[in-house]
Amino acid sequence: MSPRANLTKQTVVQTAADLINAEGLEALSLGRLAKELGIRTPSLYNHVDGLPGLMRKLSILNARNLADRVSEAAIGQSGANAIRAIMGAMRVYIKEYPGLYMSTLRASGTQPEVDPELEQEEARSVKVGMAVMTSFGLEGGDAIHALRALRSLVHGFATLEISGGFGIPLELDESFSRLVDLFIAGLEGQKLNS
Amino acid sequence: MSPRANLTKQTVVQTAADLINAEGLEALSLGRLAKELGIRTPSLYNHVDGLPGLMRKLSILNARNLADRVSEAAIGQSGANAIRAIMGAMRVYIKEYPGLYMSTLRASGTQPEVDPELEQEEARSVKVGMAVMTSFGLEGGDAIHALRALRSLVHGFATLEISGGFGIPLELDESFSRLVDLFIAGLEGQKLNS
DNA sequence: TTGACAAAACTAACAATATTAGTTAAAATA
DNA sequence: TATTTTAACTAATATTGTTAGTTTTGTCAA
Repeated sequence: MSPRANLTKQTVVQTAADLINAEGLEALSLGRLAKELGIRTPSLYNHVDGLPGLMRKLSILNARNLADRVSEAAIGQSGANAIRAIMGAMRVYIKEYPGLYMSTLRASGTQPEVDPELEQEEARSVKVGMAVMTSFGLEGGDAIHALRALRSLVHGFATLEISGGFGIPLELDESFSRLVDLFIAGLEGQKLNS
Repeated sequence: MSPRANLTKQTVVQTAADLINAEGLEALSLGRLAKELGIRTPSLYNHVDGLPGLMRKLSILNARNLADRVSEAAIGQSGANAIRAIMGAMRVYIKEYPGLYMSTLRASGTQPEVDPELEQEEARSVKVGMAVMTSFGLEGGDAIHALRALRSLVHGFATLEISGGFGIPLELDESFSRLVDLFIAGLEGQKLNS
């Protein structure tokens, strides 16, 4: 009666990602997603383990995309240039896929939620970050603290940016550029003191 | 038949805030909230304009609480000490009210959503922040960019912290302390160059 | 004190959503 | 070709947000 849609799990997750990027997280429902795919809602359960399973897959997709971007940005760069490159790449990615990125920010209180695949993708980004810090001249604890700072900074700026958290969106590029410079200058100073 | 519960809008919103702080945003539903208050679900509409209205009120409550904390922290402080104080206060607040704080972070794509009461409360925090920057020796554009950096930094660090974004939660206080120091050192350097 | 009125509770009903169970058709494979 | 697995379907249900209309409760003026 109804021909196969020939869907793959990847198609389902990617379509969901496109949907929330275009219309925000609250626009995502199984009914809407099914309509988008041309199937009925319950058929989605053949591809994805319900809404929680879909969210999990979206988190993994986000982590993988982000790791790809960060890795790409770091190629052929070292030191301050590498730091600038990955910070810029992270911001661009978040602004490009705001819905997907924000959807991974689960509310609080929930347990660690140790998904091995997610952790693996996240580890890729961390690995690149640590390598960049090493090329900059930081190691061990210093590198870890510096990497946490880098992440906080870009994550904070970009999420405020896409959620309209800054009152007037004036000169945001300038603000970000200064923030990056300030961060790198701070790291340079730290290098001297050790 | 049933005695009045003598609820005020404030009680309703505060109870919702307590609920999401304790059990996370996804634990909040009108049914659950009504049960918590001892009334039936539709009765909530006498106090709050549905779920969207409740979320709006929660955002305002969050902005007010945050402004209170920031203002308090800045009292009697100036310069680097003031900056340290408000950054610490912001982090403490976010960790203390994680659900409420995160609930204000709407997904992306949505329009500015200009709520005058919300803007007013947010303006209080900005005012304190600008005053602190002035006491530090920054004015005009420099102060604005610096304040955006401060916000990004604390917001980013604290939200990653409460959502388990940092892999191992080891030495997070140390990480934050270093971040603050790095930021202030960076601002000092900027002051010299102007 | 009483009677009108507004506020705040209620019941009933509905639409949308996620989900489960059981069924059928299509594709892959033996 | 026969069988098995995969992926769609229909039907049904619990939960949630919401609206409409009703009743009760408290307040305030006559």
